[in-house]
Amino acid sequence: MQIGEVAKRTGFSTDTLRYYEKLGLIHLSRQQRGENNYRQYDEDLVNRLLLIKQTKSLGFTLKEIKLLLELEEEELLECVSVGELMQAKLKAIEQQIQALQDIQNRLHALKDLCEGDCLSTMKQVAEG
Amino acid sequence: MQIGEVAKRTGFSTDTLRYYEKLGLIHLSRQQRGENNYRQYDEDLVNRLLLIKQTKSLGFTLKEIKLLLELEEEELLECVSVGELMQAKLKAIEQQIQALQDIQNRLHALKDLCEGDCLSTMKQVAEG
DNA sequence: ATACAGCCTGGAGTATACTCCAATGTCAAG
DNA sequence: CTTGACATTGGAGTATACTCCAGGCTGTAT
Repeated sequence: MQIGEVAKRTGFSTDTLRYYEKLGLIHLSRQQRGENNYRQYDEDLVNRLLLIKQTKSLGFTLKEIKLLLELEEEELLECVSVGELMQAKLKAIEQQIQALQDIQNRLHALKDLCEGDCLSTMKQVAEG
Repeated sequence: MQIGEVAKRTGFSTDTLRYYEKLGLIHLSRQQRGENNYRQYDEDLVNRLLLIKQTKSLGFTLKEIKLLLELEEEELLECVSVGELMQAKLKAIEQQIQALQDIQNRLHALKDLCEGDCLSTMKQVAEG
């Protein structure tokens, strides 16, 4: 399978696939390429990319995903349980939600506090 | 008042103050500087900076804040009501919260679904 | 033979919001 | 008169996750 096909199947652009390779999220050695120097992908790689996609959609950064995949490769995932990583991310997400809800409340309060001209109200708040 | 004093009073670093000036969030003409070429800030400017701080903490980007302040300067804030801008931001914040809550739910579900070895579960989800 | 799609590389650009730096100038105190 | 704190500038660097591009090779169809 070559890169365009993988792009279609995973929803990543070819640029992104090459970018992930550069970051070390996926591994494609030069030996594994055909005579034409085109990248050859197999099902395992596609599955790895789909897993990356899943994990990304759960709020993990590429850096975190890389760490996670490296742990798995080195079979260290028993030491650092995936559950703990999920738990940590869950906590971070909860904090983000909390921060946004605080903003939400303040925006609501501000909107209630003033009729149309919030800015002068905000000014008073800022100056007071 | 010179830049260091303003930094203390607003909580922005001097670098940030100069950066905001470069972005056009605050205006300090060269004519207003002393003979030594140091920036001179007055109370109005400090208040403007405090307002920027408030607005920033409400989730507005510097770009949005700049637009808001420009509308105010041109006295166009009657045409585009601040309330509407707040409402729009509120909606955006709510969407962000929603997205994070979706992630939260999925993380919870995943955590419940597997005991310790979430990754293989995720793989199955990704592949299936 | 030639057009055209698809692949390759390295490197630059995008967006956001700073942060740091070097080289240099200014000012007040001892 | 020198030291130290504070100010100036332009420009580079940081983090994240791509995205785009030029210049050039490969493969297939007509």
